[in-house]
Amino acid sequence: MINKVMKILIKTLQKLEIPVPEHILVERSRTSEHGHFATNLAMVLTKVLRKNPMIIAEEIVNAIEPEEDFIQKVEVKKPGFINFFLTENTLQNVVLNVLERNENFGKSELGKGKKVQVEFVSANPTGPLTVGHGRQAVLGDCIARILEWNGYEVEREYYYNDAGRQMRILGLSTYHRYKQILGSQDPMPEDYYQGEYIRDIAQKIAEEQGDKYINDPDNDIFKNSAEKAVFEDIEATLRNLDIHFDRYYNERTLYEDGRIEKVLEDFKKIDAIYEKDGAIWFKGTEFGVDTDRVLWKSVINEATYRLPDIAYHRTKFERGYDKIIDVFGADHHATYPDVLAGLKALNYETNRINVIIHQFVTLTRGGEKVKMSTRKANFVTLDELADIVGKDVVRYFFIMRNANSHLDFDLELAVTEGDENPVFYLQYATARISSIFRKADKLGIDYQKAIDLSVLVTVEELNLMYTLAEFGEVVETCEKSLEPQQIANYLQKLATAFHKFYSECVVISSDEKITHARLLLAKATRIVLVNGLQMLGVSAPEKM
RNA sequence: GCCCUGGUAGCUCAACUGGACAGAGCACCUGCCUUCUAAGCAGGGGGUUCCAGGUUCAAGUCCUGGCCAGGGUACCA
Repeated sequence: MINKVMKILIKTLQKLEIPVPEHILVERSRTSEHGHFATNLAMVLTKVLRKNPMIIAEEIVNAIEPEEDFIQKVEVKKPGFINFFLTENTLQNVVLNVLERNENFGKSELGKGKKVQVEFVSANPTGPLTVGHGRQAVLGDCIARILEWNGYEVEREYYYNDAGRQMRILGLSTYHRYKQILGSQDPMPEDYYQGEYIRDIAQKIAEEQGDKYINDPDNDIFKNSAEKAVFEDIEATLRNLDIHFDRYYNERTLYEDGRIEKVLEDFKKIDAIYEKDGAIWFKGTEFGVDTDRVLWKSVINEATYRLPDIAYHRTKFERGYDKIIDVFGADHHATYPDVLAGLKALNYETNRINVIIHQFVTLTRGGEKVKMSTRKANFVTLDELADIVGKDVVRYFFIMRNANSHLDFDLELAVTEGDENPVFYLQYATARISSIFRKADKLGIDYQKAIDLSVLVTVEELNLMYTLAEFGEVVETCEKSLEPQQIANYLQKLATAFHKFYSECVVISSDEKITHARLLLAKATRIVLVNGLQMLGVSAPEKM
């Protein structure tokens, strides 16, 4: 609908021989007083035409050719807005359109033929995922879903490193517990991982291997067993939230197939690195960042995270993605400019990379802050949270806010499961509709028989249909903004429109014509709700 | 010090990315269930959009300078 309004405007401008601005804004009017759609076109043209916006608006409106049965009227208001009012027929046709396209209603083709990769979570396997990881997991997954809805071919990737210092400590922590299980009294060093999961892993090793490794703290069995167990746990957690990765990419392979070295060689060729104090530095200042950074440490003979990150992102370019999306927590904020600078130096189109930074989740318990650390094991795991409130609530809660905002998650509130939860409001709408159809089926109503939607004319019905049509617009907006919270906001709006309709308009009545039409409208509404919830990975129950 | 991100109703947040009168939920009042689910609907109170300037037809939104909060600023990731 919105595209059709846009086309009409462009056609009219061409007819008047007015140059068409590169970006015409047509938006949904905020209040019904202003019609269904509005444009600021006349005001934008003021500068070009050097005329009063009201006059321009009038000229445009007078030149608009009446489009069969699409627009009811066009108005000019105060500073120069042009407001479009659609006919009832236009709105009623939305229902037919939804029913026809069904589970595909709302899909766009903006990304047709394009490949995109979304990297997210990427937590090293040192322990269970925390609530903090949860936000990123759900955000990344929803972004991937948004892109799928826009026709992209999407790959979800999890990048990790099992070779660093953290992982060494993980192995040692496991060894230490193992030793304790076999009778050692040595207390656990403070900087070791204290979590209960370490004890379980050690227990298993002790049971299967006995005391074979009692004097061998560096044996790979500790680190490897821990890594395996932790990863299984992480994957299970993600599975519980309906999150699935296409690939787990291990940093180590970058070393194994020589990509790390290759980056250094190529940097050398273009004179982007130099040696100082025995370390290798990247000339960041020559490639757009504030300072030069170390790529290879001299103190311990190994790379900083920057080098493998550059090599890793290089593979993303080599793998031919049209769009590359990195989802990071705010703590990683400082890391990516250097990586981008490095890639730019290597002549890659870094504008294909889209970095999404989300702020932290602060966990509170009855208003009191809960500090979290994997090491100290005083965190609440994502699994525990999902057990308490359920997948739908977890997912919805994490994406209902803008990624840039801090997220307060009150555990006590989540546990009470009260009306506080906006997810229920949405799901309630789907359940109500299902309930209507249970009754319709019981009565054997054949609402598909003679379709006549012209009887849908109440304020609530028209508004509901108008809102249904918005779904596609929202999906397309999200293709650029990558903000799942816009889907959530839209669904709230749709649910409200439905609940209002529900309370004002009795669906199944003695009037057969109205009953049939309203059933079709309810069906269309359920389709859009389900589609939208599917984009968020939230279920649409038939009963509550 | 410098760099990011926030600051909107008592609380938690929206606001179509510069549009018209800043909107929801919770909380607080008042109504509505013998009819498809009251986890709902209708109505009410509640605002200097942190402060001060600026840009323009138009600023919560953009620019400059403050104040507050969080994150970053390593040869940690």
